[in-house]
Parts: sequence; C-alpha cells; structure tokens
Amino acid sequence: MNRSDQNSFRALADPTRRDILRMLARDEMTIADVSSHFDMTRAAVKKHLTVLSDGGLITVEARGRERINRINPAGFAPVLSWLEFFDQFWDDRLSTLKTTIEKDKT
Amino acid sequence: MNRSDQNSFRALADPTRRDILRMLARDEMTIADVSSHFDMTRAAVKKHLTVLSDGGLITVEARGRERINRINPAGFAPVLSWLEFFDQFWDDRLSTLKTTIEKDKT
DNA sequence: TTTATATGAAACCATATGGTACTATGTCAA
DNA sequence: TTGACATAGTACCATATGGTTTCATATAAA
Repeated sequence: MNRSDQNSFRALADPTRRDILRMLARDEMTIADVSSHFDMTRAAVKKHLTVLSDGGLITVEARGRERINRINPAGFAPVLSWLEFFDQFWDDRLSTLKTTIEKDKT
Repeated sequence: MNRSDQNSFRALADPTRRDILRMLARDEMTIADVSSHFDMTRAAVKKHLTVLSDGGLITVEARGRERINRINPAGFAPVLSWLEFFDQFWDDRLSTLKTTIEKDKT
C-alpha cells in the first residue's frame, strides 16, 4: 500500500505543529513571526516548519532574507482521503459520530 | 487550549496503527488475529493496540482469555473536529469531508 | 561599507518510540 | 488435574524526536 500519507500524518502528530497550522490558516508568517508565539527557540520552530513542509501541509517561499510560510490546503488531502475510507463502513454508527463532533466543537 | 486530541493524533501517526484501524473497520479481531497480519511480534502489536486504545480509536473487551478489539467511530471525532476548524478559512478545500458526513447522516 | 537582522546548519542531549525476548498469569479443553 | 493457549508485563535495545547551543551566511538598513 502507498505510504505517501506518512509524512502528513506525522506532521499532524505534534501539538506545536497543529498550533502552527491554525496560525498559518489565518495569515502567512515568517519563521520569526511563528517563533514569537512559542516558548522555544527559533531553531526548534524552524524544525517544526520543516516537518510541516515535508508533510506538504505548508509551503515556504523565500522573500529576501525572510521565509514566508503559508498553509497548503492541498496537503491535507491525503489525510482526509484516508479518513474518508472509513465512511463506507460506518453507515450505522455515523450519526453517533456526527453528534460527537458537534459536541466536541469549541 | 484543549489538548485532549493529542492521543488520537499520536495514535494515527504510525502506519502500522493506521493499517490496524482499516482491518478493524471491517471486523473485530483478537490480538492474535491482528498479529497474524504483521511481520512483528505479538507484543509489538499489542503495544500498538494499547496506543490505539489510549487514543480512543478502538475499544477492547475481555472475552474469556481473548481480547476483542473493535474500532470506535466516536474516537475519530476529535480529529475530524480539529480538521473542520479549517473549513472557515477554506470554503472549498475541505468541503469533501463535510459532504461525506452530511450525506451519511440520513 | 558597516552593522543588524533573518535564516540555515551542525553538534549535541534527554526522552519517546517501536521493536525484541523472556516470564507470568488467567482460561479453555481433554 | 494437566497442559495448551491467549494475553499481560517487564526488561532491554536502537533509533527517532524535540529541544538546545553555537556558528555561518545572506540580505536589509544606516
């Protein structure tokens, strides 16, 4: 089976990276921008951004001495596609699932 | 911020565990059943099942000396809910997931 | 040109992770 | 009861991961 989705799932496994994605969903940011939101070094944040980039969840564009990080919606496709596989088996239980999602929303 | 989704995201990060979930989507299985599909020891598979259980993605029921592992659709809610956050920014991209859920609601 | 800024990269560290082997316990079956 | 079977649990190992520090490089600004 194809394992091209491994990098995207791995990228989503870390809470810091998920937070970064939520930030980038609102606005593109430089590495320094992102770093300013976390209590860790810029080098650590840069590593996270590299993992996100490897997973295809963000794109990075060089602009002068800065690196513009942007979320990449298409990168989520492997994850969503994998999750959708289960729909064919959950016809019965899906209403429960849907209800749980609504309750879990913040 | 809420971090209750950490265990479920972590559970999905490993390819073996994702394969196990696909198997369990079709049928409940004992630990031995699951192990027979992988080239690794039963102990290793059991660890994966524990991680899946911690993440709420499966349930485990003791039946005699066996342990029946079943997929837990509700356990996917935190993941799907987290992904749906992005809908408000990507009217187009993530609509597939929403569509699938709505479709199966009937 | 000089200096400050933004990032890249490498070495290093502690802990987590995914695996093994071995032993123990509970349960089914003859 | 005895023996086989299914699982639990522990110790252990190699590598991955998430973090730091330090230094190098490219670009912007004075």
